[in-house]
Amino acid sequence: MTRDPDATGPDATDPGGTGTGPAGGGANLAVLRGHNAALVLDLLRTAGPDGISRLELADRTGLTPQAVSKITARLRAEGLADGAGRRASTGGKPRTVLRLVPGAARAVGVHLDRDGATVVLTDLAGTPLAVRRRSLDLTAGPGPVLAAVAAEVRALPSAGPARMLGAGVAMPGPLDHRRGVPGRVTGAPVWAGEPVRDALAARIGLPVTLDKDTNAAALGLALRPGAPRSFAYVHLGTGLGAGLVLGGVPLRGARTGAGELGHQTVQLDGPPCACGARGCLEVLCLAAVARGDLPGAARLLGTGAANLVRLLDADRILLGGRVVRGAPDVLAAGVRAVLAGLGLPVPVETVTAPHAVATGAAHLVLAPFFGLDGTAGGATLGPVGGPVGGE
Amino acid sequence: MTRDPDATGPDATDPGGTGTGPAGGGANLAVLRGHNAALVLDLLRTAGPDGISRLELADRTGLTPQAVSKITARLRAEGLADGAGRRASTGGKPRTVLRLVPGAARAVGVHLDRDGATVVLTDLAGTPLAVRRRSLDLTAGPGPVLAAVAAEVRALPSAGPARMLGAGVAMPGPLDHRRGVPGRVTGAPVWAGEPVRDALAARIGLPVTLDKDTNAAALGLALRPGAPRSFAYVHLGTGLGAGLVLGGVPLRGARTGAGELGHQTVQLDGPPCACGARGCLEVLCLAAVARGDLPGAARLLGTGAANLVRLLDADRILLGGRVVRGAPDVLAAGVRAVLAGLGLPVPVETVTAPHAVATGAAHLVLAPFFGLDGTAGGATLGPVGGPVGGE
DNA sequence: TGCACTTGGGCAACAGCGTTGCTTAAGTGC
DNA sequence: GCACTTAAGCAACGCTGTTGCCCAAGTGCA
Repeated sequence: MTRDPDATGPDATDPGGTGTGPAGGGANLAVLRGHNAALVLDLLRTAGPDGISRLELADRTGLTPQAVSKITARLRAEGLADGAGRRASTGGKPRTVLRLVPGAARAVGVHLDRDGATVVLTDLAGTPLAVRRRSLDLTAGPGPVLAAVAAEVRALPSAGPARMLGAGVAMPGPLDHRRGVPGRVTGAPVWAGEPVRDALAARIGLPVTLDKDTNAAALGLALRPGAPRSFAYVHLGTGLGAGLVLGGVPLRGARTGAGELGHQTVQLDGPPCACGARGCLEVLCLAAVARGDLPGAARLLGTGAANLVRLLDADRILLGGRVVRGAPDVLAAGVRAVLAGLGLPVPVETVTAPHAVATGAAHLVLAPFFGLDGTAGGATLGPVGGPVGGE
Repeated sequence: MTRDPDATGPDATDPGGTGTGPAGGGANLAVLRGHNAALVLDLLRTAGPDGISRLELADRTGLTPQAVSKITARLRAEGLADGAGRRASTGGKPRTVLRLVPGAARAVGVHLDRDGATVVLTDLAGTPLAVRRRSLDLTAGPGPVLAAVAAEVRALPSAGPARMLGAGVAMPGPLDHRRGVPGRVTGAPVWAGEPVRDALAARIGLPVTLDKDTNAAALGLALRPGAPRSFAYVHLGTGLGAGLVLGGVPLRGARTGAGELGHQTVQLDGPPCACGARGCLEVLCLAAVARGDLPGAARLLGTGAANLVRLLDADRILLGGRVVRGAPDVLAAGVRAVLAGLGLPVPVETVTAPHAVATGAAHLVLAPFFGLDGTAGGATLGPVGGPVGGE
């Protein structure tokens, strides 16, 4: 790998030498710089168009103002940040406001559903710039589907001077996020073991990240400004699943298997499920939906949500998916009622954004830029010392 | 705070200036050094008495051998590490083996149970050196109980030249781990709102960390050599709870409320529970234990474990607590049978160590030394770049 | 026994990080 | 118009891991 001495972004170098083997955890100066740059970028992103001042950045990061000045100078030189006027003076020189330049880079998000593909182009802030939708049959397998997806990606408006970071792909699980390989997808077992990530990367000439649809949606929601640190995104569509965000990072587990809310047993002697258990939440919930009993489905969803809140101490429940988009108020009210009845004061919201999964897929590519990999469970280097520093 | 130029431990300075406010995330050279030192210390700890060579440390951390030499030299100067012979030569100069010096520091672990307190003194590796047990009534409240605990701590063998790091306290939840304050403990509501951490710290003159008993036990298990990255510790005693370890770090949640396995609904129309719900796992499981139906309790536990495995993608299930210690084989077999029946090939083990919770409580103090705070969800500064570094 | 070779590890110089001390810029308020 | 306050940059600095080089300490073959 060549080394560009002018590059200062979080991805400028190959810190830690991850070329081969495990190579875990060791931090050198390049990692340090990348970490702080990503931290500042994340604060700029969260601040949105309003921007944020250097001193506020220093306060939020714990770095000295001078360090923030140096870091932001590098980011400005890279074109990732720029000034945006001044704040009102408080008796002295007014603060200069800094802002993320959303147009500095772009990303592609792909949502592979059972009956189609949604492809979205976003800027660095994750704002959708263009959306394309194409009907296709997932059971046709990787060959034709990926060819169609690649065509849609190429049909997106060209990036121009903006740097294209890559593409994130979200599809139904199970799959292996690390290797980028799907498992035995329900209803489309052709995909099992196919190297989807690498195959698509070769087709479109961009880095590709693969993840479950629920994880992608949860990641996109986790990166919204003001998002809670820990929440559960409950998705009710053709199936029932959840994306769990704990401490700002999606929980995937070693085999990307986390979030299987649908096969939680909630009725020991309930109806049998294809998974081998009885009384799975998904079976009960889908049955209620099928017979038109949305309040009943909401109550079941509420029980599942209560289990999540109690087990994970989640700050919020977000409801999404086709069924929820169809009747957001009924479902949210039902879930809220169950939680309130148990004395769990957790806010419940519905996600009605049209392309939440596809946008979230784009965030799979954007998140590492802001230090939010999530691959290994959080990239935050907290202040060391803990309770020992009492000397 | 005074600055000691000779100190090189992970807690040597106040990196990032955490004096006031949030001060999150920003990393300076002191943080960098502490991070790498903690990383190396953790590898030394995991290697145990066999030790580990410099080159292996370099390989595992991703640091250069020279950096490892500098870091280990500092650790040796601090008395935290030393040489332990040489490995067999592979054709050249044989590798020098380094080892953690367990006697370099000590910690105290306190397990506050409903009917007594267990106090354990451990070395830096977490090995118990002395154990004291005292019967007392938790409902008597913080005053008398903490006085008794302080007396037991003082009665422990003196540390001698070893540095005393502090004391970890484990007690039934709910409680606030960050502030060190218990909530409304079932059966002993006197403790609600009492500043237990600070009160005990003042009494014994040591830094104190407070956590739930299940979290402490899970932490102790997570720090055992060869422990899986993600597992659930299921504790069945007077109640039913769980300690969740995800990515090597205990999951606590914002309000230290995570792990409430006992109040997971598994039978929608089941018997009512004091928590307001019906069919809570704890109620069903304790009822089975009460009527002597241990296989039945094991099946229920297995259902709860299966829910955990599916929701969190856990690598292993560890069973502990008074009931499990009484009949480990019956319960483990029952849980294994349920998991196997669902096609979940997850190992199930029982924890029969006599003072697992008290030892785990000591690890609350030891863990930050090895970069395993867990307070903010993982202190690992992973290699930055992610999927973007494909240029 | 002696020599070439391989492998481990330390010394010294170095690039680059955030920090510190100081100066300059740019406002407010009397 | 002047003193004061606050923001931001310049320059020197301490300290990090890295690099290049040399020495130490083994094996293996002649």
